[in-house]
Amino acid sequence: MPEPESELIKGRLAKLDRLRARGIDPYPPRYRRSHTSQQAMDLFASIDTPDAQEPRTEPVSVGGRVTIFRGMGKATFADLVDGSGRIQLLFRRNNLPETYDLLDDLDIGDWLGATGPVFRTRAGEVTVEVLEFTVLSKSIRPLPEKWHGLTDLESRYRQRYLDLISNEGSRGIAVLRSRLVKAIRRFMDERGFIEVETPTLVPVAAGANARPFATHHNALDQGLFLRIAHELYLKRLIVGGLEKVFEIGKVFRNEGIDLMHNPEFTMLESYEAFADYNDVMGMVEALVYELARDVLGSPVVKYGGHEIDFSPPWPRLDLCSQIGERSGIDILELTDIESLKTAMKSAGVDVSQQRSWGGLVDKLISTRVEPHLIQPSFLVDYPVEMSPLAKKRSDNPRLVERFEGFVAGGEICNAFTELNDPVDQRARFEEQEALRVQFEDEETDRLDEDYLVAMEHGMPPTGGLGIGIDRLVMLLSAQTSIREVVLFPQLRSR
RNA sequence: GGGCCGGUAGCUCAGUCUGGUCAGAGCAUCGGACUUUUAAUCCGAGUGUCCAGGGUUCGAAUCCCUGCCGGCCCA
Repeated sequence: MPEPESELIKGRLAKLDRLRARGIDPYPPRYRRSHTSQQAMDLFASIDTPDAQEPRTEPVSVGGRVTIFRGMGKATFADLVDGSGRIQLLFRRNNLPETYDLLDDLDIGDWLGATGPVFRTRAGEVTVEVLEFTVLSKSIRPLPEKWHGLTDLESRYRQRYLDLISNEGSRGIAVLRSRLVKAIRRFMDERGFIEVETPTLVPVAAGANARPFATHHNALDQGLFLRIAHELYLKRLIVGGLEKVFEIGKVFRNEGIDLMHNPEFTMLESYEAFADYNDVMGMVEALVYELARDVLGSPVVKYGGHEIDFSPPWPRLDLCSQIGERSGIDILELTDIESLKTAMKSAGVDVSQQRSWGGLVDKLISTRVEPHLIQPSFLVDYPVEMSPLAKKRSDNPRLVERFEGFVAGGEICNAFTELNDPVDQRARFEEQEALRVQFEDEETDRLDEDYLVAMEHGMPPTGGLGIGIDRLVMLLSAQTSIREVVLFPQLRSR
């Protein structure tokens, strides 16, 4: 992004030239540090016994970014920040007769290596008394302000590195997210699942109701889509006899961006042969409970003014009864679009955007039921019309063995006993295709012939699950915007 | 897609209602003093596409229109 160089940058470039003129490489290829800042602090703590007189360690070498200078004439203090924390440096002219004046050409933001013993200053701060220092990387742009840091949301998202430098909370979320994903892998591994990778570029974007991103492969001269779900490929693996599989990966949906949605987001999907949706519910409870304890040390999390307790068991709430209780509408009675629409209108639900029966029910759930589901809970047994990949209940073929998990009024997962009847599956896909023709502005699932062929070879009874990782991170880090838990959220490019 | 709010120095912000010493403050930067500071302190200085483009006006950061970018709410 070419732009006129500010005076600040010109000044720093001049310092760069002066350093080079003195034979200093401002960007040396390596620096061996003996201690991180935390290790240096720990080393000092280990010799800082009650009867020690002015304790002082052997010299250590630390490296990091200078975030502030406090110049005192012939002595200068600086804060050095590295991945483990922060440690203060003290430069004294006495100790650095040849190099003290190099400090004139250093700036806040420069990376520095420094060697010297660790001691405690008069003011009580554990500090490296610098006997030798090395410029590791000269920065030529100024950092955000030291006290307020970087608060402008747009800058924080577009230049996340600055956000990470100046906002501890942002670093914390990145770390929490990594710990959470790691804990998921451990949980799944302990239960005997294997982690797999399935295609991101797919010829048919099936497995969910979502608009895909389209692209093109030049060598094959073939249109491709970015996947909208992992589902159908993982179930092919179930057909192949991999009985417990999971995948953690990005999926892409070409839809709006808001507090809960980023066009690319991370999903955990798992499939387990010989399990049904009741087994999967148990697994979800156990997983999320364990994640909260693992990442936060407690199953209780504060979120949006609520105290949410992930301890199992979570209530199983019958979907149709919940809709009835919250809206007075019996969706099993109102089987045609018009009567349902009329009932919803008179219940005060805006139905101007919905056209299909499933779409109307979905709207009813999201406006009337979801907002009440604050504590973790499951809605179970969905209408077949809105669940083309789930197995019908044997006692009521209008419903499927499907559940969704809700926390703080938002959906966190979707799961079912998988439909493994290839004839039924084909019919359901065809229904979806017909719906798309009938309601062309509504999203439906797509028929994936190659998947049907797989299922026709025989898929065992299977329980499947999809969990939005971003939303879990939001819950456990008390964030209300998905942009806070995605390091580089999608923004309009400038 | 609709509504509301915002965009001023590298950063954090005031100034906009009520047009005219309104180009401002703090931090950062630059010059000077200071060998145990920690939002160091003290003295001095410079810093701008006021988001962009039109319009109104003697005069616009300020009022009007259009657009761009972002945020929130609704769909």
